[in-house]
Amino acid sequence: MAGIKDVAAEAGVSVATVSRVLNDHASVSATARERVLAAVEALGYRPNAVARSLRTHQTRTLGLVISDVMNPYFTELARSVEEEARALGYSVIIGNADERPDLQDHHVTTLLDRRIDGLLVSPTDGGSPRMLEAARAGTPMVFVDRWIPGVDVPVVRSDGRSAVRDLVAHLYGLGHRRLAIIAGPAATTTGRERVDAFREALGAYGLPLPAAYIGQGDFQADSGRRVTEGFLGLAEPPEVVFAADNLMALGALDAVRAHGLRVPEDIGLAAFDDIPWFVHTDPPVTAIARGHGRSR
Amino acid sequence: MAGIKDVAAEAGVSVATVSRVLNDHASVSATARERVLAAVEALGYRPNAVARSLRTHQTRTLGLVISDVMNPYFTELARSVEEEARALGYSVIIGNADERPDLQDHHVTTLLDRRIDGLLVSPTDGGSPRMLEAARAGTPMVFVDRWIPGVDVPVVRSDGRSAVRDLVAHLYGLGHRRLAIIAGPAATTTGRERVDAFREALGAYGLPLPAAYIGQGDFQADSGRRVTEGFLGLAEPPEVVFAADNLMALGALDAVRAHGLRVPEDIGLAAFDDIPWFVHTDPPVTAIARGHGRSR
DNA sequence: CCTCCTCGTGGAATCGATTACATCCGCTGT
DNA sequence: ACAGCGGATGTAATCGATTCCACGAGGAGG
Repeated sequence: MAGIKDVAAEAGVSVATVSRVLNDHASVSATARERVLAAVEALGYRPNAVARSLRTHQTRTLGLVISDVMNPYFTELARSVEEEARALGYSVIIGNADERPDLQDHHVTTLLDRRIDGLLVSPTDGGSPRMLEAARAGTPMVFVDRWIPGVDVPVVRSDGRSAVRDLVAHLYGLGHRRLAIIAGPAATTTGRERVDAFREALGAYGLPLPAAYIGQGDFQADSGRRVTEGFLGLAEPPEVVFAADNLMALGALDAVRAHGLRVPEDIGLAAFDDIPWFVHTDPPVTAIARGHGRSR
Repeated sequence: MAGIKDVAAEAGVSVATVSRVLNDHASVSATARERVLAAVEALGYRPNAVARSLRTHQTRTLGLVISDVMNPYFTELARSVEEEARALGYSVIIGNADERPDLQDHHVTTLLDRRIDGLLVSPTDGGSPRMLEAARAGTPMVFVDRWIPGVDVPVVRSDGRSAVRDLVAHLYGLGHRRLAIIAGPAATTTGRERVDAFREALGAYGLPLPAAYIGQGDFQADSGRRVTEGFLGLAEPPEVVFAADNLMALGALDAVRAHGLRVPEDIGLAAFDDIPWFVHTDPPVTAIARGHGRSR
């Protein structure tokens, strides 16, 4: 593959000049520029990003480590991130942690080895040493959706609190009093936060949140099913089930249908995270939407 | 950040020795190895992948350009690819073409600039000049799911033909005679291929495939809805609708439900590509499954 | 007419690794 | 005892770009 030297030779100038043309730097004569451009065209030359990165100390690449690619919420997130990054001339390398701390660590490590310019993470657990160290070392870093308490890193997230409050108000207005929640893993901030918000919102109406109405899920569909089965088996099942994420909501839907119950006549179903798929389920699941648009 | 020189200094050896230890090359004395390892540990040294790549001419990175990240089929594909690659010590950079040739081209270009070791593509269109050139230049390359006719690049795909045949046989056995298809874009090979396979399978039973029963979709949910609306508006609507991909099947499902029809009593619905989501739709869509497992 | 600036350009150092080649040292075989 | 060999290690070239610095030419100002 042709290198900058070949271009220089072809154009009859020095490599310095070629580089200057390519980065439209300082002063280059019109004729020189023309000849270089012609040579580039003729040889089909493309600059080697690896060499460039080594010299300039920047890769124009962002790392994004998400907890689960198969979760539409994160897929959508990844798409948005890539879109914005591309507009700014950056690339994004996506790492899928699959909710596994060891995988998360692996990705953070390789991304750091590649000297990415910045790291976006939605932490699966409390934070691996590698990540904490990176944060301390000053690697540009942002947490998305989830975060690690006590670590001084900016967080991008949608505040679920008010949305949850609105939801509970709505349900209360419909006359529902027995509300249950399928919670996320306690290791994640969003897992805990949504339960807290839910309990708080219920409290505002003087409603209790009995332990039996808190099911432990893991953000996967299966756990939603399992927990819902448990709810339905109670002597006094909840009137509404609130799932802390979309995947668990789908699982809940399955369980409800397996019991021959109908939504919303027999039991209510609500979810955090809206995804395009919900409109295809029957009936559509009520959801709290979170946008990924460019904020203004 | 500490470099190999710092490690060498700390360990009291030359950079060459450090490099040898790190790549467990040739002969290094036990003591030297020990001291180097200690120094690495002490400094928290991590080799710079960029510099390494420049020197060795390999990035241990694969590029994967897919047509639509939001399509679960491709998401799943990406996950599998990454998994296998990781096991072999490779990373994967995913590019989302969003069914847009220009985006596809952009990603192929930047991936090539980054000197990836290999490229996996599921082409959106007939193939951009950049890709054809890369193929000709001998870039290790593989097409997945879709391909470009006439280009000498290995293709990985599941042969839909027999699956489609089986499906048609099944439907014929149930007594259905009027079968329609929602096709994919004609620019993609899979788009055309599935229609051909369908027509051929029908032909084996002496069934026709009238033009009115071929709807042009674009692999997106909306087009599935639109096409299905069309089918339902016909004087003699089909008994079964076959969607060439999962997203269009979901659209079709919506349209069917919007008309107050039930599946499969009133109309049959089948789809290429199985995805976990189908089990959550009501009723579950019949689908042709395609695995991504490691082949043995 | 001479000095001084500016503009365009090339030479060479540099980024952080890998690796060919040279060197040195201690053994072994005769 | 000495040639020769092989193991351990260091020196320096190299990968393909960017960029600092020096240098020559030409124009402006005194």
